Amino acid sequence: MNLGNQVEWALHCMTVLAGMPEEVQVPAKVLAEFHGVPKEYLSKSLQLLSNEGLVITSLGPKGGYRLAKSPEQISLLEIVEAVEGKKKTFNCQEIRRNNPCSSKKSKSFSSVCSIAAVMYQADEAWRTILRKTTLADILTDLQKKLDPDDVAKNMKWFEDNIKT
Amino acid sequence: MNLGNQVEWALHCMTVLAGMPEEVQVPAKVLAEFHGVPKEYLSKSLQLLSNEGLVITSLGPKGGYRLAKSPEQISLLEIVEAVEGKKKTFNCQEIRRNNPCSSKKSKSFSSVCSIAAVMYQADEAWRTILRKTTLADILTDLQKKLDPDDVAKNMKWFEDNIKT
DNA sequence: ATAATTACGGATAATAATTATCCGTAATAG
DNA sequence: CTATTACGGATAATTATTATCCGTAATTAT
Repeated sequence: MNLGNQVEWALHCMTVLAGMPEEVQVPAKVLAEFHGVPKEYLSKSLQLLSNEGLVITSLGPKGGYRLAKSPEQISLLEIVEAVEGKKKTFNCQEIRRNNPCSSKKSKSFSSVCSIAAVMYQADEAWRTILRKTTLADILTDLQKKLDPDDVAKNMKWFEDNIKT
Repeated sequence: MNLGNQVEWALHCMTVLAGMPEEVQVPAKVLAEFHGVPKEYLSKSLQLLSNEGLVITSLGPKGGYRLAKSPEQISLLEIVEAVEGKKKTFNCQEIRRNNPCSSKKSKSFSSVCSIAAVMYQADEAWRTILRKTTLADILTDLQKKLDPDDVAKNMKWFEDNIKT
């Protein structure tokens, strides 16, 4: 079980956007170059974020991506689910019903499989952490960890690379 | 992100073994038929469980699998990790280091990536649920849900299908 | 001894998911 | 009118998952 790279990329992109002044639009090309990932493929993730209404896009020169909501209002779960989909991490195949000696419709099977129930509970615990963490939390944490010089250099780099 | 079917199969097999009298050895063939899954492939999972010391095996006619510990002592996490491996669900690629305008060894990167930290926290929350749930808990839950008639039929079926 | 049955592990193949690229379309700014 | 951008469809390459096959060694009963 492994989350795809797209999730990591999307989370980092959203963090970058969260750190930008509100009105700035960052094109996919710039986000890709900043993170050292392939632009075409990253675009797919960004489009998924757009589909889910987490970012606002605009076309043409000066176009690009910006957050659709404030960082406080965007949870990591929304981002992960936008890119990865909303399916549970455990996909119960109901193999208990393959049991050769009781009817598939036995009342033994009327409630959710005991094993699946625990797996769903674990899945939900995972989601709960992601749901209660917002981009604002990430920014706060980064502020403590990042070298202010690096932050300044980054902002300068974005200024230089975004058409205005 | 999705757990493989092998995990589901292994969990069900371990549950079956947990419900057996201690001395009974259940062959892979019987476990596969009971769950309606391919025997050869299921064997791979069972061997992983064996490698991790969760089951004891014996060869020859009358051979098969039985639990290596009591159901109270076997957590679902052990089973999941035996089959799925112990890698975290989030595989941080450290793309922050691809940043074109700060050294890869900047002190900004000395602590764990803020995003990865949350993902690891979520991963750990998932594992915590699985770690604290044992096969005994599953059995208890099943006892409430299963039709006693079905249980009796199942035990009969295993008696008939296990060489003694 | 011999035959039947079992776990085990290596090799291989088939299928599905992930990762990645390419290109045409529509919108927008200068 | 040109350059630039997001978007989505099509396709390909790579990797992971699912599955099968077979030889070996151990064990049981005949």
